[in-house]
Amino acid sequence: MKRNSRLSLALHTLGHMAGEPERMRKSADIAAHAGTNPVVVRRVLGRLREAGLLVAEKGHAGGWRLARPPREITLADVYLALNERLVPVDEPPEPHGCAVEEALHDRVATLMDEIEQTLVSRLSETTIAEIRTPVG
Amino acid sequence: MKRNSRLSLALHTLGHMAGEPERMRKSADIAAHAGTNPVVVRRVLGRLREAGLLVAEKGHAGGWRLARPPREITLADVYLALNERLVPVDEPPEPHGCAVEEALHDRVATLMDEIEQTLVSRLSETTIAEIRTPVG
DNA sequence: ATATCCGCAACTGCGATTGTTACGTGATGT
DNA sequence: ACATCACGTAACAATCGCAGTTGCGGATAT
Repeated sequence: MKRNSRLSLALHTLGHMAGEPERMRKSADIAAHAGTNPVVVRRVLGRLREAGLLVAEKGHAGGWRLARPPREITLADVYLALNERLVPVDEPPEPHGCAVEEALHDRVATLMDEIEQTLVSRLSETTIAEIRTPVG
Repeated sequence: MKRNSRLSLALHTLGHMAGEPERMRKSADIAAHAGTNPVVVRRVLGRLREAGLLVAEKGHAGGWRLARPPREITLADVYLALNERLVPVDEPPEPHGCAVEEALHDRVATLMDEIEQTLVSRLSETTIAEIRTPVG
């Protein structure tokens, strides 16, 4: 694995699940297909489980499956479930009383929030059932 | 210093320079004000110099100053001069022949490029002379 | 009972970034 | 001339986040 790995892994996995929503998948199989480790898969998919996108079952017939139909899960759902901001947050500076620094932070933070919302908005336009479709 | 430091340091410094464009500033003074190290300042401002935004001069009366009027330097100029993408790039997957992975990459990469362009476009609407102005 | 899943904690290793030291180069003032 | 000052750059240490890995406990089907 490499860059931006959690979102890629999550979307990749859900993209496959959308094709066969019934089938239970083991984290070991998912990891083998994605070229990573079962624990890493469980870490990432665990977030999606907490967000109600996936269901995990233990034991012999255990594994992972979608918690709801593929057409009711958008890319934004996945992105938000991971709780990571791809657009970096401009941390508020320690109060040095520097007007330039504070005004700058306000501007940049506002702009980054706007960009983040744009990203989420665009991600919400696509469901995991449509991933294979060409990028119209 | 902390997160997202290069862009913050660059904008903070240029924000001050925009207020007194004539004045020469030493990297040691800039570093002291920003709470970092002179070498770090030279590393960051060096990029801006390469991009033609700043001029550096050596010797007794040396230091840094703007290469052109503050109203002719936008936040996008600074962002692009640093040559770092705040919006992460979705690296193309190794060719595993996985249709889901490839289609996903196309979608995500396209979207990220669009977000990046939106960011640059919004940054280009503000010059370093306007930083102190409230975020109307 | 046993095999097989997930859940979770702890640790390692890698890569990126900042901080720091050191030295060279060029410009300035005495 | 020469000492001084500033930038330019290389090299190294320190730190941080993250993927990878191991190990063990809990739950479940056979």
